[in-house]
Amino acid sequence: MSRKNNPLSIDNQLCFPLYAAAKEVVKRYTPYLKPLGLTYTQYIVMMVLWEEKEVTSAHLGERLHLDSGTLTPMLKKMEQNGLICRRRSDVDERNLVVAITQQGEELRQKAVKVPAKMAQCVNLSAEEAVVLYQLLYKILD
Amino acid sequence: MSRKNNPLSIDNQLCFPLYAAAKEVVKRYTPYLKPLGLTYTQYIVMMVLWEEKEVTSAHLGERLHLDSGTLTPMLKKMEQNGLICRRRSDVDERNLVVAITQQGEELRQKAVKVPAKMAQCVNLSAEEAVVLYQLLYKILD
DNA sequence: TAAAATTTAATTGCATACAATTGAATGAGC
DNA sequence: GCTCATTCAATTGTATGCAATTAAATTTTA
Repeated sequence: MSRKNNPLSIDNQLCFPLYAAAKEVVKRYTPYLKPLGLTYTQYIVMMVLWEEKEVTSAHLGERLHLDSGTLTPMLKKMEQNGLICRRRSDVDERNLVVAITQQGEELRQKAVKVPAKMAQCVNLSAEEAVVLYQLLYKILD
Repeated sequence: MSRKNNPLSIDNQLCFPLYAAAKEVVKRYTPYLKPLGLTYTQYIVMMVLWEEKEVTSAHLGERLHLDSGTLTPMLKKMEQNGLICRRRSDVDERNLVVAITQQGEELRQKAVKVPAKMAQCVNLSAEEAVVLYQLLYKILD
């Protein structure tokens, strides 16, 4: 069976380049994030907090497509590192409120240069990036 | 600062939808792969072996963008599950040769329906899928 | 309002991922 | 042939990820 007509050829699967490219791009973030003491997942948590300052764990999970099994230990670690603080909501004690600390706010100054550096890392034109962005969100919605 | 002009807004980062969409698609594979006793990563290993029958671990790693820290324990598990067998190369004992077993070959019959089912899961036209595919490989190359 | 259903974070168990290191095997250069 | 560098898989340590379960808090419903 030729590769071209083989549905099980890895070269014919959209999923594989998606999986590999995502890992590749996250990996390229590492040299920029490590000096900030952040992993990629912690970085996207911080991006939400730099905008919203205070969110529930459930909101974070929905926004970042992560569940409590991933978030709970990571948020505890980020609290130990002084970036966030965790407390129960007064209104509904089921909810965990995650708030950014002063130290977390200050990290933003160092992080602000990361996106531009990353844009150079990815070998796409601005137009291609827009097309890719829209196609990816079409999958997510 | 408005979200639109904020480079650190998660909505302005190409990386995030890439990261999220990859996880989402892998997750959608699970219902189809679990009955075959495969994880997604094991599935892409099998796809290579269904084509090439016998490869080195280094070749697998290059093809799938995985390193020995990921491959070694996974290949041991797949050997325990009877899908592959592992042996050292006669020519160069540094190399681990991974070969598909009869049981691994037989699994192909069940797996052959997976790609078509997945294509339905992803909400893209055939044309959009081609564009996405090419943009992703542009990142990978 | 008391019981049942729902929502939520936390926990448990399993499976990746990758950086960094190790140690064995091989190859290059002299 | 010997030494040094290189190339491998394996190991170690850290960090996700997610399915499934648990337990507490809240909401719904009879």
